[in-house]
Amino acid sequence: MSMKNMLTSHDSNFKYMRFESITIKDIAKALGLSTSTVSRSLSDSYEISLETKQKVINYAKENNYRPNPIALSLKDKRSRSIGIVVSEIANSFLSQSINGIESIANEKGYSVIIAQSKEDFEREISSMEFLASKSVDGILISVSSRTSNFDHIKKLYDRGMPIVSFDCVVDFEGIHKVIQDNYKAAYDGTVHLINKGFKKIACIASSSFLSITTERVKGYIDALKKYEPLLKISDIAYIDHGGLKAEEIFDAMDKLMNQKEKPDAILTCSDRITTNVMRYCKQNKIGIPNQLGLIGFSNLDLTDILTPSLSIIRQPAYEMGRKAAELLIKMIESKRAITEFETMVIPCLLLERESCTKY
Amino acid sequence: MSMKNMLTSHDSNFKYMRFESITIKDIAKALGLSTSTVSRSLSDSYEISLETKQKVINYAKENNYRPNPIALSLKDKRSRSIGIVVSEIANSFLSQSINGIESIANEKGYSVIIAQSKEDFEREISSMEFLASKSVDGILISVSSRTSNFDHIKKLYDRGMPIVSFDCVVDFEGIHKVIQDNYKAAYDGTVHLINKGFKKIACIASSSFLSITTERVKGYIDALKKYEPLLKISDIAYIDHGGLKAEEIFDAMDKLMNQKEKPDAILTCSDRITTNVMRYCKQNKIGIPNQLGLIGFSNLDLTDILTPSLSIIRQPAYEMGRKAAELLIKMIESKRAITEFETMVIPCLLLERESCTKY
DNA sequence: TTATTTTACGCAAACGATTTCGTATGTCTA
DNA sequence: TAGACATACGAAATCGTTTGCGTAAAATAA
Repeated sequence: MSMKNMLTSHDSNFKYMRFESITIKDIAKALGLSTSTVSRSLSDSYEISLETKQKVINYAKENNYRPNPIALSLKDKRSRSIGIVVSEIANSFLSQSINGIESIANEKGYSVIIAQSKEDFEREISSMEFLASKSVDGILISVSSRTSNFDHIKKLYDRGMPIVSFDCVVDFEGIHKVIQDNYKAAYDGTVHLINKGFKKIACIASSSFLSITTERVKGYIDALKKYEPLLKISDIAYIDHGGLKAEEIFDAMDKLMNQKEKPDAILTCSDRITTNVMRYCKQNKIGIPNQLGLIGFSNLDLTDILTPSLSIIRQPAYEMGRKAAELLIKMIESKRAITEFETMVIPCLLLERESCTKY
Repeated sequence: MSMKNMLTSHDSNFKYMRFESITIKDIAKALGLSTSTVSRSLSDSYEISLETKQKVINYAKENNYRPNPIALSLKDKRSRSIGIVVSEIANSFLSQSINGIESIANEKGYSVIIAQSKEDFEREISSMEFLASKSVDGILISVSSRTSNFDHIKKLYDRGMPIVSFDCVVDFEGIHKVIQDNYKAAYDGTVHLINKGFKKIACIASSSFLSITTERVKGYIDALKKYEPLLKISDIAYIDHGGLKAEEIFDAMDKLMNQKEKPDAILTCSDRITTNVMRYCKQNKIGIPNQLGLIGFSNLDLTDILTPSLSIIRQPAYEMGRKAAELLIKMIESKRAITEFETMVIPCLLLERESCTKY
C-alpha cells in the first residue's frame, strides 16, 4: 500500500532550507538604505528621489520581493481572511455558495477559511472559536440544523466581529442576512403539485429549529389552505438531525407511507431529503410520479438524469454566496458605524420535470 | 429583492468597536508585571513563582485571553495553515478529499486555505502564488487537467515550500505523492465488463496530460489485450479540457457512437465524464446496459438511485486526503532533511450494480 | 559575617512592515 | 550672506509574543 523511493533529482538536504522570502531589510542592506526608505520607495512616496525609487523597485522585482502578509496583519490588526461556518462542504448547495463567496473574496484580496459543523451544535461553537482564534476579519455562517440557541454567534458579534448570516440564518435582528425566497418557493412548488392533480401532498422539511423550515412550511401550508382547506398536520415531517444519516429520512417516509391515507405527492425541503426520498422509493418500489409525485429543493446537477427526472426548486447558491461575501467585506471595510441591516431575499428557480407529471 | 430594516436591539455604533482580544501586555499592566513574566507564567516556566503564575493564569482565563496567532506566526515564521490547490471544490471526489485533509489539519492545529484552479493552467499558477503570498506552511495539490508543465510547482518546491501531490499528481520525483491504484481499478473495471459479456469496450479518459489518465488507460488496454487481442485505439477518447462543459464529453460520445462498429460498453474515467455519458444516453435514448454497458469512476453518493443504478469504481477520497495531509504536516514539522519520498497507493472499490448487467 | 547560589523577575531584541518625527544637506530668497 | 524652506533620507516606535541575558533580593554555604 505504500512504496518508498529514494530521492533522485532532488537536492537531498533541501528541507534544511526553509521557504523564506526576501524582506525589506534585505533590500535595505543590499542597497545601503534604511528600511523606511525602501518601504516608502515601494509605496511610491513623494519623499523619495526618483533615482532611489527606481533602484529599490528594480531590486525588489529582480529578487521577487513580496511583502510579508503576517507582518502586515500584525501592524494593521487585520488578517485579510474571512471565515465560513457551514454544516459541510460536500453538499451541492453549500459548495456552490462557497464558490460564490470565494469569487468575491479573491476579488477583494481576502482568503477564506472554512470550518464545518457537521450539523453538530457543539462543533459549530468550536468552529466559531477556531475562526476567531485564527484572527479572521469576519465570519459568514449558515447555522447547523441543531442550532436553536444563537448566543455563541451573538456574543462574538456584539464584541465587534463582523458576521453575515446566509441560508440557515440566525434569529436575531441587527445583522445582515441573505436568504432564498423560501416562502414563495415552497408555495409555488406546492401549487405546482396541486395543479398536476395531486390530492394529498405531504412535506418533509428540514430541522424545525431553522427559519428556512418555518418559511417553507408556511408556504406549503398556505398553498394547501388555499386549494385544500382540510389540511392534515400529520403530513408534515421534520428532519431535526440534519439528515446526515439516511435512516432519519427513511423513518420519516415510513411514517408518512404507513398512514391509512398515504400522500400521493411530497414536497422535500433539502437536497439530502430529496435524494433519500428517491432512494426510499426505489428500494420500496414506489413508482414516481404515478404512485408518488415529487418535487424538492435541490442544487444537484444530476437531477435531470434521474428516472424519472426530478422536478426541483433550485436555490441561488452562487449568487447568495456572492451577496453574503459582499455584505461582509463591506462591513469589514466600513469605517463608520453600520445602522441599517439588510435582509436580502433572492428568488429560487422552479424546474418542472417528470417527477410530478403523471402519465 | 432587498429590504432594509433599521437596527433594533443592536447597539447602534458597535462597529466603532473593532473586535479586539486582550493581549499579554494588558495582563501585564493589570497585574503590574512585565510581559516576559506573563508570557512565562502562561507557558508554565519554572522561573516564575507559583503565586505569580496562578494570578496570571486566573486573570487570563477570566478575561478569555487567547494568544494572537499572527504575532506568533511572525515570530515563529510559520502560519499554521496549509494551502490546497484543486480544480474545483464542487466535485464529489475533491470535496471528500478536502474533508479528509481538514480532519487531519484540524487535529494538528492547522487551518486550511483552498484555491480553485477551475481546470485552468494560468489559474493554477496564480493559485500557487496566492497561497505562497498568504504564507502557508505547505501546499497540497491535485493539478488541473491543463497542466503538463510542472515548473511552477517544482520551483516553489525547490525553494523549500513543502508540497505533497495527490490524485492528479506532478510528474517529477523527490516528492510525496498519494494516488489511487488507477491501473488496477481500470483493469478490474474493464475485466468486469468483459466478464459481463461486452464485446467492444470503449474508454473515455480524462486529460491525456495526467498520470491518472495514463495509468487508467494502461489498465484498460492491458485488460483488453489479455482478453481481446485486437484492440482498436480509436476506442479511447480523451477529455483534455477537464470536461467542465458537457459538450466536450458529448462530442467524444458522438464520435464513439458514430463509428461503423459502435462500442457496446464504456469505461468512464471521472465523475463528470460518467454522469455526462449517462446524460448523453438519456438524451439520445441509448439504453443502459442493453445497448451500452457502463462502469465509471465516481464518488457521487447518488449513483445507486440512477436508473439503471450505476456500477462504479469508488476512489478512496477521504483516506487520500488524510494521508496527503499527514505526509505534508510531517514534512512541515520535520526538523531533519527528508531523503525518502513516498508514493502511497490506495486501492479503489468496485461497486457492481445494474449498468453492466444485460437483461 | 561574607561569599555564593538560587529564586523570581525585568529589560530589550527579534520577527517584517509602516509611519511619525527628526535632520543633514542643498536651494532659494531677501 | 543669513535665513527660510524644500528635498531626501534615517531613527525609532509600533503591532503581540517569545526568549536570552542581566540582576536585585533572598536563601544558603562557608
